[in-house]
Amino acid sequence: MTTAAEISERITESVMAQKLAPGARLGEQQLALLFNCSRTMVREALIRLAARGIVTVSSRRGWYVVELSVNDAREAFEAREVIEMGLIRRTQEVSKAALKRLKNHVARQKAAVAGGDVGLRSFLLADFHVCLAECLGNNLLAEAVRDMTARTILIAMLSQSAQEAEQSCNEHSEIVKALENRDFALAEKLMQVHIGCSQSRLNPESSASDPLSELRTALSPIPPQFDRADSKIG
Amino acid sequence: MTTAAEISERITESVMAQKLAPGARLGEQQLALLFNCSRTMVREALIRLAARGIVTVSSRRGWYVVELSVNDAREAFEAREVIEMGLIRRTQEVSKAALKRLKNHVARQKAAVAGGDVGLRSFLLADFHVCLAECLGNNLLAEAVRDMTARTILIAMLSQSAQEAEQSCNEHSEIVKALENRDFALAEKLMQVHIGCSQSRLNPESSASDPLSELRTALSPIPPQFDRADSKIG
DNA sequence: TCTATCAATCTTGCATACCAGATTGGTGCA
DNA sequence: TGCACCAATCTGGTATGCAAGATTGATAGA
Repeated sequence: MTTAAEISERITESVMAQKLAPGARLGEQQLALLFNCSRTMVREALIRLAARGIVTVSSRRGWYVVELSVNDAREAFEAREVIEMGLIRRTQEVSKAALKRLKNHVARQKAAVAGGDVGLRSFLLADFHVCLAECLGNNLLAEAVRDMTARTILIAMLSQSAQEAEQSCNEHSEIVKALENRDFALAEKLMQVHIGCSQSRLNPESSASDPLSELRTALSPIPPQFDRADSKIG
Repeated sequence: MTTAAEISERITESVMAQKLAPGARLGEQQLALLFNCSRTMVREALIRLAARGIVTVSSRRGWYVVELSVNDAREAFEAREVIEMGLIRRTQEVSKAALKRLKNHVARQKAAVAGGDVGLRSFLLADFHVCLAECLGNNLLAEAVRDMTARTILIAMLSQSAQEAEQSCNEHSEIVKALENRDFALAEKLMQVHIGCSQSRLNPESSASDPLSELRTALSPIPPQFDRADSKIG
């Protein structure tokens, strides 16, 4: 058996790890079976996630991971900029313990980037921002950052290449370094650039405005040299 | 019958109107009776509110409006400062329509302050901040502001006097005026002072650190001249 | 008279059963 | 051959019932 809190946490983590794509279906019965619990528990978890803007429900059709409109995406990035930059701006001191925690986190990110586990890498790169908000002393905003970071991840076409991940990781490292040097103005600026970079990689023709995009990409023509060759089907 | 969305909205509004005090009990059966629906609907509403930090549940004892610790209170005020100031800071233009809406809102606040309906007054003074976030173009942050404003209201001993309400209202008016004059730096500063004022009225000996405070104040000695005289009981 | 223990009651926790809308595949008619 | 209609099925929506923990009041013993 699994509790509602565990289920919602697992789903959130999967979103942050890009294991659940926008529009992914989350059937109550399926989840109940998977987590070995009743639909009641699953529903409780999904209701919580809906309140946090991670999933939506379409009446009598099903629960789905949210698909953001272009404007939703803009708002999510703007929200992160406002919160994360604002938190750094009003910082006057970062404790030794917090710095240690942040450095440790960056080290884990580096390891994940080198390791090649795309899911873990994606999760840690996002979780860094939550960790930072906690270290800057505001758990309430940290929770808000978690939800909004998850949303920014849910914008289609944003899957990072290994190279981009490494760059993100380096930027995180720079931000921590600036905090350590008490150069909060620099840290704020670096954060702005960092979030701006993610946003600029956005494809304006993203999925939300086009309900067929998922199918469109899935069914895009296959380059001839791969056609039929090495097919694992059957 | 009432839907879960309506129930949670009603509860949120009551909190913002200071009609529900921190620690107030929200029995599932009572609410189901009150809203003429099943416990299922009530539970769904309460689960949503719990995800938003408005209520908490104590296992097999009941649901209660949250009682914030001193640190929770600090975080809530800090969060509002970060978000609301950050939103103003990055504003470059406020549309005519938005300004009209804001002025209209301030006018309603003035009327409520003059009218003497304490609940409506409290609600509108809080709702202004949500309205402002919406007008500055970010609904996601507006929702966050709603939750965090509700939390700041839930800090005991913060009930505004009529005079303080009038001052708040005037400060709102000043902020809108600054926005209209495109003096965003001033607007940001005014907002900081405005939120700081609410926070400074906080009694550091507030209830959350003392589970008996509600009883303590309720059972505080009655000044002799009112003792028994003009009692409306019976 | 005070205290400790127990039972009645109240409240949420959780699962299940049934209802209704949405989707989909089949069938028959034009 | 194409289209419209209908039925079977799948999915969430909602209510209800029972279990279990917490509280409270009563009772009996010291």
